[in-house]
Amino acid sequence: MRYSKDHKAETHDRIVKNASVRLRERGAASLGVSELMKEAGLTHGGFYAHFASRDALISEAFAHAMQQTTGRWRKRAEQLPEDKRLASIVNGYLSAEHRDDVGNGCALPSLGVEVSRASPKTRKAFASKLEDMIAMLAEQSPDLPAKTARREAIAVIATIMGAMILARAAGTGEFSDEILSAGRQAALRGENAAKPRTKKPKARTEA
Amino acid sequence: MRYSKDHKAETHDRIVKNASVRLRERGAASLGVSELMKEAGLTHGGFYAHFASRDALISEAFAHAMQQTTGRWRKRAEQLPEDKRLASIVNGYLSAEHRDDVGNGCALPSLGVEVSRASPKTRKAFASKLEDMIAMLAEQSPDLPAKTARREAIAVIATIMGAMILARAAGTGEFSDEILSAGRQAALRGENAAKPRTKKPKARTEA
DNA sequence: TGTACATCAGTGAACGCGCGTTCACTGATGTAC
DNA sequence: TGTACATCAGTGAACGCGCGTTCACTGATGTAC
Repeated sequence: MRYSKDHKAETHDRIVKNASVRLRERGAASLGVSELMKEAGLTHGGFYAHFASRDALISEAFAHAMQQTTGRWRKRAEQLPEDKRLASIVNGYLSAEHRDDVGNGCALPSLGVEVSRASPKTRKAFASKLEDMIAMLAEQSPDLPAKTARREAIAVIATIMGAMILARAAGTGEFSDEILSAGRQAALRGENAAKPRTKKPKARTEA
Repeated sequence: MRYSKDHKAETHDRIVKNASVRLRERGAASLGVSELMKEAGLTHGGFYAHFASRDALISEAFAHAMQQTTGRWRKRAEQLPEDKRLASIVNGYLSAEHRDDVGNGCALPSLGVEVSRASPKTRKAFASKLEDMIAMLAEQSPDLPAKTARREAIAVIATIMGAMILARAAGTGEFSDEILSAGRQAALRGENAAKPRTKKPKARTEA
């Protein structure tokens, strides 16, 4: 078979995107070449027309997951009025929907630990994306001194990511919901303390 | 060779303890039977005199890591005067020493994600130990209503665990230290807000 | 326009390697007499 | 107390299986003429 000129790139993309979902769902160690090719509707032998090795695919899939994550944060921040951004990010992040959709969710809770066990090169790539996220969040607090806003942003990310990991480990029951709720409240406490008074926020879950 | 009556139990323990360190360092997928036996000074064939399978060892090693973790939290809490416990736990947790000693450190940041991918049985065991930790921390805020103290405890655990994961992924440089510092401050903010005023706490790292 | 050839994404059998697991065996020590 | 036997933690070769990787091949389509 021979296909249109974009065909190969499309197949490549399809494999990478699917791998990045599986990567978040189950971790790098459990990704098999045969399985991933089958999921892309191909046989395992063709894999090496697209990637130099299994590790090369995993690198690409990892990069894709990180990029998708930062892209979504950015999009979400841009779509909302300034004073609601942080609350929207936190509430959307610590929602049951996000908890139950590991494969398409933020890469931090699913891949953060794996990064700490990975090569310095992967760690560098991760640190750079994490810096992007911190900067994005810090921008949502323009009335705070830059250093304070940055520290605040780091704390919010640590809290929502940590709460997400605990909530997922706890399953999908009451305990898990309780963790999400406690995380939302804690992550938004900094904002409420620093910002000028508005109505008490009582937001719950959302998409 | 035949040994004294405790010998088998001692060997069993040695294998489990070492496996629980390796488990935290590198995750379950990378634990090999041969390697673990070699590290215990034995050959791989003897493994099945101690464990029914590789999975059985991993279960034991996981349980050991969780138990060691809750044991240490308890010990640390008991050794200190009431009003310094939370600060001591947080500062000790988010220290460079703890960051750099994954194998002997808290099981939450190293194994939490793995738990979310594990069997319901493992998740139950994890949830139960997590409840212990929450209860332990909540006890450190006796002047708060029980429900509030519990919510606060969950938030603190999520924050310090999340910060530890990010700090480890970021390596051991300035950025990593900054994450630890931001985490310490955020985790102790709740306490400072809720408790009666004392001197400003300025604690940094410790063992 | 029609024909011959080149291309190359994808196929599927095969390979080698490492890993979990099994098993016949060892030999130092506890126990029975 | 001394001797014969039973025990069983540990040894190391061997097994089967799955996985990443290789490779000769296919065949539909693009290109040259």
